[in-house]
Amino acid sequence: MPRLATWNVNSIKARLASVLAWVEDVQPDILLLQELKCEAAGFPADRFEALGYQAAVVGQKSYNGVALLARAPIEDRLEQLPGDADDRQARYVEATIGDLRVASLYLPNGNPPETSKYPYKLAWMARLRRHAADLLTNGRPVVLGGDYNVIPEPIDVYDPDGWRGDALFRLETRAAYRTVLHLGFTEAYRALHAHRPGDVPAYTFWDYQGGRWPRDEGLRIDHFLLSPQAADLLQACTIDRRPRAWDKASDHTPVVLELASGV
DNA sequence: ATGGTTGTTCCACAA
Repeated sequence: MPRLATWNVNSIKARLASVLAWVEDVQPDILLLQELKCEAAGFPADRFEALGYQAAVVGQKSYNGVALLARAPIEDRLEQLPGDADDRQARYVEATIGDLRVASLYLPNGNPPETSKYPYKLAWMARLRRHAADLLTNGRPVVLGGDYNVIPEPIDVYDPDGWRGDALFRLETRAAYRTVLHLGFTEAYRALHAHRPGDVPAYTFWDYQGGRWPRDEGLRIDHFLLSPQAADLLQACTIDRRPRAWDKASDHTPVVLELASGV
């Protein structure tokens, strides 16, 4: 049963010891990383090779950076999101691993929304929707995981009113996200954890500022989107909160996805 | 209204 995980590590160099320890503990078959904050040549591939993982890395100095790590061969790599050849930001890597087509994505934050950063975010989401539609025709189960920088619904944020104007929670952002779901993609965590009043919130990110982690005031912005064929394999999706409490933690914590077969 | 945190890089910017 393949186990996948996604984690925005906020600098792989600052987080290497934590990530390696977590990988040894959880043993994912496929690991999606975001915010490497290094160029591909600087990615510590040898440390993951020692644990049995191949790597596909799309890097950039200081900002962004995404990777796919897998125990099985990583084939037919796509190293940027189609739709804008001038976009040099390292936010997307996709490949075939076993029977799955898998992408690790780092969707633009978009703040402040009155700047060009927000139109860039919306344009990136439109490109993602178009490409996701293409992926549905390729015959394999598709898994699109990563840091979406989208709070899907009010229950996914500790203070919905306070976040109403934020680029992660604006109505246009959530509408653009839903257009991807409407193609037929299933968001794994939400599918398995229908929210009822009184349920404990399930966040994947807590800001470093303002004591958000100790108060459990977070956001759920790291997601796995599954094509219909992949959703048919869905067994479990969990948020591992433990690494957020570690010393020198990333502000995000990993999401783990279990599929019934495939790799 | 302010200050609050982390990482990378350069004397800010992005999150």
